[in-house]
Amino acid sequence: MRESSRSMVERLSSYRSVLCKLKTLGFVKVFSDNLGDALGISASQVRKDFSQFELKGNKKGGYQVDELIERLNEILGKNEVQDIIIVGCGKIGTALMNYNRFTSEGIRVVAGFDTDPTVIRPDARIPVLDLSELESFVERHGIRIAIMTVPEPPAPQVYERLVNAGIEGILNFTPMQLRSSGSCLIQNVNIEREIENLFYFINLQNRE
Amino acid sequence: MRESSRSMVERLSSYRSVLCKLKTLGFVKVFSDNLGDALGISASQVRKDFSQFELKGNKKGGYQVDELIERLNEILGKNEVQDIIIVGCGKIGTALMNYNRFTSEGIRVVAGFDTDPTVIRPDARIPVLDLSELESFVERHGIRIAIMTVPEPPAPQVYERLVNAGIEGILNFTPMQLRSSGSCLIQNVNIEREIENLFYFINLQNRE
DNA sequence: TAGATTGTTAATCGATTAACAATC
DNA sequence: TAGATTGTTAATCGATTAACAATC
Repeated sequence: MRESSRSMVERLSSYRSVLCKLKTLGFVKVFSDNLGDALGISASQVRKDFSQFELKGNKKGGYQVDELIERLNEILGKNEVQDIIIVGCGKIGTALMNYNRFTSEGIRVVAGFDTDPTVIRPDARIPVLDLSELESFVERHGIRIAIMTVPEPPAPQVYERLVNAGIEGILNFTPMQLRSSGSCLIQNVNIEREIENLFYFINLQNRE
Repeated sequence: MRESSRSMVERLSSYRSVLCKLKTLGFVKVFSDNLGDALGISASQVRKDFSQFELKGNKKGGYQVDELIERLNEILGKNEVQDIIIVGCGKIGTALMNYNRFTSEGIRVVAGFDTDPTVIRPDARIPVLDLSELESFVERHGIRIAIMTVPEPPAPQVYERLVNAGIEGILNFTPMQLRSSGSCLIQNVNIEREIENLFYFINLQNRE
């Protein structure tokens, strides 16, 4: 297990989800060709990825579906529940608080945080706490990953607090473009930008 | 204006938003070095990108902020309002219906669609219509881009209907991994996968 | 003029693909 | 055995970076 770029890890996730589907269809073994087709990539790429992570197949008989899923679960840490918090309980934050695809993927939202007293609900099933409790909560529960869904103005301070609290990864929905540092990994999600880019490309096509 | 990979276009968007901030700070000109620093990329990259899109600077005096913004607006189509629809008005879909960062970026949600009669509201400011009206609406309003926020089971049919209705770009929030075709460009957004990937990388770091 | 910055070309780097020997 | 598929090495491709001449 050496190198691993972001796009390679994304592919690992994709392999895993395709394999789970194939398993429900009764597949026992699968060939690099099948997986390549399913993901729209070359069979070479699949084999290369697998050898990188020591996912072994059989020269003739392809790969064992069960075995692959098992190993991918290990690699991706899907064998433990992954706890996260959500900072900023506005529209998007609230929608994510009860996102059922988190549950089905073994991701558990353990708390939300906000400064608006009207949304604080410490007794809810997933408690929404005052932001002042952030640091102590993170430490007490050993939280490592946070989703940041606050408005733009408080984003810089909230970011700083998250890093100081020891958060190691942030999924950033704010428009503030963050960059990964040694102590904290960032993944920016910018929905309006995705739309903007789609418009660019379809305009480009129509022009040509 | 030749080549343009997805990551390059993303950078164009980033340049634009940094430049807008610099403008509010009173900047009149800017150097490739400044922009590189702001985006965490090399100055070479900035100049390369700009030359690709014929964004001209002055050998000594850097680039004119106003001029750059103007050109980037053209390139990215920010001079017209960009109309989109949202198909699937569950939690995420509804949150996006009233997303104020769309408005501030010139993106207008013109309608939502759903099959659940209890969420249909044809008279709302942004109407929520029955899915049966999708095709006629898309045609009548010349809609080119849709956000897909339906649950997994109906996703394949909805996708097919969008393509047949003539939609040219989809921002896909469903877990169904779609692939761009000649007639329809896809951008997948998979939040649980982003979280999964963050966990992978922070586990990797801690292991080393 | 001397110094600084662009624009572009060449070099480097990394990721993807092709090819093929090993082998089941 | 013949045919098919893996695992790996070499070739290709594209994107990023370095370098530097042009020039303000």
